Order: sequence, then structure tokens, then C-alpha cells
Amino acid sequence: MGRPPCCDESGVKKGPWTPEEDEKLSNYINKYGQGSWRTLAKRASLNRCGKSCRLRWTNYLRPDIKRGKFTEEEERLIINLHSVLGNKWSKIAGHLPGRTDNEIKNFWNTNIRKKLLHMGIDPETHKPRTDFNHLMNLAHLIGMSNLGNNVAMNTWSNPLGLQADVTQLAKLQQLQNMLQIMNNSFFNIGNPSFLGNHSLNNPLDAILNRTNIIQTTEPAFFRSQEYANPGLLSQTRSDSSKSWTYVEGGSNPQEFDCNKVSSTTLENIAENPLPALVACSPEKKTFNQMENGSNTAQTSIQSPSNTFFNDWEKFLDNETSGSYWKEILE
DNA sequence: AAGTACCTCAACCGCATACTG
DNA sequence: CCAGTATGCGGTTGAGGTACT
Repeated sequence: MGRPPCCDESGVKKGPWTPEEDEKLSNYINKYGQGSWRTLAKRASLNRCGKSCRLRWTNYLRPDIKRGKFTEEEERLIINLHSVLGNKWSKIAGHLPGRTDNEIKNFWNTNIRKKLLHMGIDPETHKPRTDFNHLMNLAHLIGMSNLGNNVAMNTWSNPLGLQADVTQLAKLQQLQNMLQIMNNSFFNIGNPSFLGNHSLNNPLDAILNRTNIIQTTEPAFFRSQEYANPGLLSQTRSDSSKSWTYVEGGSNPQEFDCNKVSSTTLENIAENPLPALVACSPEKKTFNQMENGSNTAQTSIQSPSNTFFNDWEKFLDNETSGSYWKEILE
């Protein structure tokens, strides 16, 4: 026979915890430690199941829990870790001291996820949403359509109309260029063809060097800390699944397991954060500000990505007054 | 001020794995 | 080794709060 059941008692209280219950639980754990949650619930005179007690303690009462809003740094780290670990909230939480898996999960679902979607990034794959490809075609079609109409109606009879159309054409061209960049390079972390094309063998290197990827002639791999410390991860992603081929110490290829990413490597992610893809606070922040956040090392030169963000920001700002572009992009 | 829609997050549910006897 | 339970984890829910009309 195994252990007796945990939560089969009827009449066990559910729902929000009262301050009295919190106090009972805290006092008991402070005095006797955690141990078995089931017996703890009984000994602490809590009419709760052990599961509920554990949840309350780990997500709320634990003394080392950090309260308050997530910092920009934490937000970046969560995005980076999620791109490697996926929805492994407890593992992600392990790299954010004081934060619980539940808290991170909620933050992801209510904030980061929406922001990424808003930016046209699939939060599951961290790649561009496929409808951006359609957007490119759409922009082209709309552009042709509008130019055609405007040319017929305004341009030839009105020099100002011509000027407007030229401006519009330039904007169309700009939009298409930016979409092309986004589609081809910027968000293609984890895309096998991208990795192959750039001799970037380590998916984590891709994450660490994401800002330097665009249009650089020097492979990001050579700048990575991993390159200076071979033996961590130096692999080629072999398919479109979530695993990469993993060679430890340069031999014995084996499947790369996201769960076994070395802590050193993940620490590198923490120490070399991406520029924030999204703003941490609700107030509007420009892409440029996000770029410059706390990541001076990677933005000491005006990178192509910087230019991209500037262009993107200008584009949105210029088109905010009832333009159809804003509607399309948002 | 009242009603409604939306958002946040604590807590629950169910499944997978670890553990015990 | 096996049966059965505890624990941990990720997904989901819904109450309460806030913003908007």
C-alpha cells in the first residue's frame, strides 16, 4: 500500500485564504518547517488540503518572495528564458530569485504575451507571426490600389497631390523594407535555415547576440562568450522541433534537452540581456529607448537593428493621425 | 452615479512524476 | 516490482478591481 490520500476529505475549505489562516500556516512552518504538506495542514489546524497549503506558502507567504512590478531586466530575462525553455515556468522562476512560477506565468499571459503579439511576434515560437507575410502582400496591394486611385484623381492635376503620392510611395517602400527585415532576419531565432546561413551553431548564442544579427558580416558566434568557453553548447539545431543536437566537449552528439541547459549558459542570458522587445511599464516607450535600456555593451555602435527600430518608431509616429497604416500595423 | 467591459492574479484542477510501503 | 498516493507543474478559472461609457 502507498500513502493515504491527500485531498479526498469532504468539507475541506477552498477559496481565498483569510489572514488567520495565513498566520496559522506561517507560524507552523516557521516553527516546524515544511515537511509533509498533508500532515502540516492537519497539525496546523487548517481545514485545507496539503496542496492548497503548499500553493499558499510557495506563492504568497514565503518570506523571500519579491513583491511589486517586474523590472525591465526581469522582463527581458523572462523573454529570453522563455525562448529557450518554453512554458517551463518553474524553471524560469528558478532564475528569477523571489519570483514564483505562478507570478511569472501570470505576467507572461497578461503582459508580455500581448505585447509580443502586438509587435507581430508569436509568443510561442518567438518568431514573426505568419500573418506578417500576408501583411507584406497587403501593403503592396493597398499601395498599388491607392496609388492608382490617387494618380487618377489627383496627381496629374495637382502638384501637391503628386507630392503626397511620392511621399506615400516612399512610405510604402519603407514599410516593405522593414517588414522584409523583420521577416528575414530579426525574429528568426531558432529558425534552422537562419542558423545554418550564419554559421551560428548555438541557439543560445543566437539569443545572446540577437541585436547584432542583422546584416553583420561577422558571425555572431565569434562574439559570443560561449565561443570563448567551448564545451558548454556548440550545436546545430537539427530540425524544427524544440531540440538541438548537443555536443558536450566537442564529441558524442546527443539530443539537446532544454531542461538541461547549463546554469552557466542561462546565467549568460541573464548577464547579457537582450534589448527589451517590449516596454516594461504601461507608459509608451520608444523602441530606441528600449534598445538603450541597460544594454550598453551591445549598442555601443549604431547597429542595423538600431536603425530598424528608429525607422519603425518614426514610421508609427508619423502615421498616428488616423492613417490606415496604424490600423494595419496595430 | 450606474452599468458594462476589461484586466489582473490568487487559487483551483488535472496530469505527470516521484515516492512509499 | 507494483499499486497507490503525494507532490510539483502548467493550464484554466473566476472574483475583485479598474477603466470606460
